[in-house]
Amino acid sequence: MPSIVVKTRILLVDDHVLVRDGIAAYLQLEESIEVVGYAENGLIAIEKSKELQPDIVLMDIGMPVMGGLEATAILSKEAPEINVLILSMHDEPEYILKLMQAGASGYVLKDVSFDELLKAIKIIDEGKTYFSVTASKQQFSNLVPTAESSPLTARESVVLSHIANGLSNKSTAQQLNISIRTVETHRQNIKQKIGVTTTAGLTKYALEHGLI
Amino acid sequence: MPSIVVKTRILLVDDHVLVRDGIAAYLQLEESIEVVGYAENGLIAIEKSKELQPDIVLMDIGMPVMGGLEATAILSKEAPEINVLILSMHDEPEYILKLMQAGASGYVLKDVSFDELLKAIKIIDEGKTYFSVTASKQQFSNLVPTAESSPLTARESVVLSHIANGLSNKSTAQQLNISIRTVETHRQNIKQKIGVTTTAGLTKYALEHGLI
DNA sequence: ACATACCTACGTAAAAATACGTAGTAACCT
DNA sequence: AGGTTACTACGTATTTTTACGTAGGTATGT
Repeated sequence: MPSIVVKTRILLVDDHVLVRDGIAAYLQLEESIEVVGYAENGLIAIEKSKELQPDIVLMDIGMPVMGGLEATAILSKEAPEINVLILSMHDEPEYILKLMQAGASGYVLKDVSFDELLKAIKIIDEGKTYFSVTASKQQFSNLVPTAESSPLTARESVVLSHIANGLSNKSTAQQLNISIRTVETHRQNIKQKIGVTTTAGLTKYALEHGLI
Repeated sequence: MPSIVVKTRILLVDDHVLVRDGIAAYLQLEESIEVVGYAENGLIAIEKSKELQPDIVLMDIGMPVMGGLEATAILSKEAPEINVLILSMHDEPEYILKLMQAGASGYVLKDVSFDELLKAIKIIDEGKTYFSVTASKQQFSNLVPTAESSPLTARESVVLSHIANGLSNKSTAQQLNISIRTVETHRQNIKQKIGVTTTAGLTKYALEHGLI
């Protein structure tokens, strides 16, 4: 009985050439894997996917022209037989949730070893899903109940935007006509929900999520 | 006359394992290059550099514990025979200027091809400098006449990046081996120079100016 | 020598924020 | 009715940061 090696065909998508080609160089050392193509943004990833029919699209999130999240949603609709494995530097739980909802089969951080990436590729190729959530497990489970995009309430978002605009709790309280103690409570709740502990973290979050 | 191949010894520094190992895999295909070690932050990069004596440290900027800018400044002082080639996603001109002042021999974006990276490595190994400034040429030349773009000193920029990464004054002091009182003083000076009064303002400034 | 810039560090006092709890009210849903 | 969520607010204790000054040491430039 002849032994047939079926290679997992992978399309590699990342706008950073060094990163993309570096990962490709490594993957091509693996006998069961074939890198069949490259793309530098989500739009080209979609075109190439339809053309090349990879088993797995290994894709970054942040890219010009079209990012990984949008491309994932489109691929999931137009080419559902193709699995999307997201490669990211970020482990924000709400991002992971969005990607799951968009139809991604997996998510690994660029922090992980190649062994873990290979494992993810194998598991996804078997039709399962692989989400690397070790570091985010607590934040992630806090998120699941709310389900809908932002973990913050409307009021919390208002308070956060004030904080991130540099207002003290006192000034925020005055502007919103509430007690400073209420601002402090909101602040605690916000920090807990988004998993940060400092004003710098709050500010970054607000900037990244368009609150200011 | 026998032909002697002298390999360029490279230490690879990046906190993202996939990125680092991917680039290493590619570099090791090149006969004239030997990857002699790895590090995941600036501090370890400094230790390994002294220990392994690479010709070139190929290093990312944004990393935990100690970033590339700070490590570059330290290496430039303590191991000036070692060249630092910065790998980055960002092409902010004031970053490039800071890195030049800190003693970096080169700067390439993760956008560039491996051919260009190899070219940069060769040029730097010959003792020259290589700054990939094609996309930033106009912004960069706008910076040169003013010369003193940032109102902040090198040390202040280091302190600010720690603050904006969410570290307390206490943690910053510990990491930089200075007194917490010194951190407070730097903080006051920074706030005065850039005209903000809050941590949120500091964080925003740092983000906008590529310090983190 | 003198001046300047930078890094380091402190005294004093006060303000601000954090952390960990508690709880009331209103609106909504089952 | 009971449960949940969101908004409001507090007690207590502690930590952290701020503000406004002070000043020494080193390196550099004139």
